Amino acid sequence: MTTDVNMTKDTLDLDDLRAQWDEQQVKLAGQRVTDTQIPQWTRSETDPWKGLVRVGGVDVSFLKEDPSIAVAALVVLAFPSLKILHQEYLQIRMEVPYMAGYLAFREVRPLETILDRLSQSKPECMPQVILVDGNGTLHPRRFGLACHLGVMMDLPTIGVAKNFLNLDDGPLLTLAEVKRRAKENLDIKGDSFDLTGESGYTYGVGLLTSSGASNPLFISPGHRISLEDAISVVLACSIHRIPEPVRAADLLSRQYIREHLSRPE
DNA sequence: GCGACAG
DNA sequence: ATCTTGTCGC
Repeated sequence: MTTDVNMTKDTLDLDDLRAQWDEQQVKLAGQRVTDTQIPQWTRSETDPWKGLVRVGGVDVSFLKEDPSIAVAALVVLAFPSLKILHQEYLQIRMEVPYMAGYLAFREVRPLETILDRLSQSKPECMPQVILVDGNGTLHPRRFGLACHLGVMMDLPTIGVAKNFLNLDDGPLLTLAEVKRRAKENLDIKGDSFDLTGESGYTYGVGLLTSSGASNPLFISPGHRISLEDAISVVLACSIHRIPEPVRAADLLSRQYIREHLSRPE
């Protein structure tokens, strides 16, 4: 009886929320810096990585028993050794539901919190660039989680997604077409193909981060980095398919859940 | 109406 | 996102 009314109300609320979020993404997208501006990183002929010594990775994992409980993690690695320098995590309660295209509104807050915490406790450990589990410009409004986090914190970020986010920009960027091109163009580590839409805009690339991996990763710039440099950094951080910074953050958040939130239920 | 859909 | 050790193959 009343379910129809409630369903309608909830649906309207979500549409309303979506409209507000669209607006925010478009507005914030205007603040995104397109070219590479990474403090200390001064490339030279002899050493392309001169000055790049710390890269970070962030990820959020969830409790299966209660998907509203999550753990955000940040790991800072030394570059290029990829040894762990610092780990930070935070248990949180998710307020809003997940909707493709609006991931940032679920995950940016906790990520900002742990980054702020690091800047307070160990500012010398702040990463120069952060790999984010999610998209950068590879997004319907060209402003995914990596862009959002980067702009809010004014830190260089790179979007690293394991799956392709469906866009609405012509037949070149359909899931089927992307899969086809991945199969045809990717053979060894470093191989990539552009994700350019009908509009002519290049949202990112499909990139093979490990020879022998069957699926690519979808890389796109977040903030203060070019697509080309984003690709270089990701490759330099990749041992397995998932680049070490993101992989370490994923492992950390899962470990915390396993050891502190799982069993007793 | 149905399908698609980062994490 | 979450499930989940061993195992098949190079």
